[in-house]
Amino acid sequence: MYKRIRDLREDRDMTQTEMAQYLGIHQTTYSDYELGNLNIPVSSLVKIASLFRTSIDYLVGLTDERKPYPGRQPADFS
Amino acid sequence: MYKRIRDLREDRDMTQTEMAQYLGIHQTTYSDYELGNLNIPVSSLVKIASLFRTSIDYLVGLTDERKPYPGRQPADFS
DNA sequence: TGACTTTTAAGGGATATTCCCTTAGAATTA
DNA sequence: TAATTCTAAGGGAATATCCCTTAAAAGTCA
Repeated sequence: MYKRIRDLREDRDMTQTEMAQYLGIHQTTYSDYELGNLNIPVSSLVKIASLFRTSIDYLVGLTDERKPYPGRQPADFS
Repeated sequence: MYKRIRDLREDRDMTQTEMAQYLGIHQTTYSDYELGNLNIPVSSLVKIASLFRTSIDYLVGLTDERKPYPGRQPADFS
């Protein structure tokens, strides 16, 4: 049960269908993600973390810190 | 290709077999994880992040910050 | 309240993926 | 070089994924 993801989605008043469209999957598949019936692939977790501006660690409950990590620094070619 | 994970493993002089045992999977499965031939399940990412005391976000390359988020007890691998 | 709409969850099945096995290849060491 | 260790490839049974249809739950409003 990915309660964190569900709560974030509901806080933004998004439906499962909207989330599914964002991820390019079917609503029922997304529902199974939230319910824990299916493993969420990392690729989807990355998108969800980006959408909600948080970290994967927060999404999966490893931390209570909601802020994302600092983003990767672009390479400096100067 | 999960270069981050491979680098962390090699920094600790661990073999794929040791990693696989830690995760409870076969060496060839772990190899496919590192190579990107198979999707790493979140459950394994959690264990790997704990082992190396970093974040999933770092493992998958979302951030260059190697420290884990607060709120996690560092695992003692002994 | 009841009818209607919207949203979420369940059941089922074709397909794709996972995982381990065996074994080959690469790297390391004596 | 030979022996050992480590990593990767090929193959297949078992499993999981994903979508479809549809049921159920939740929300809306006359």
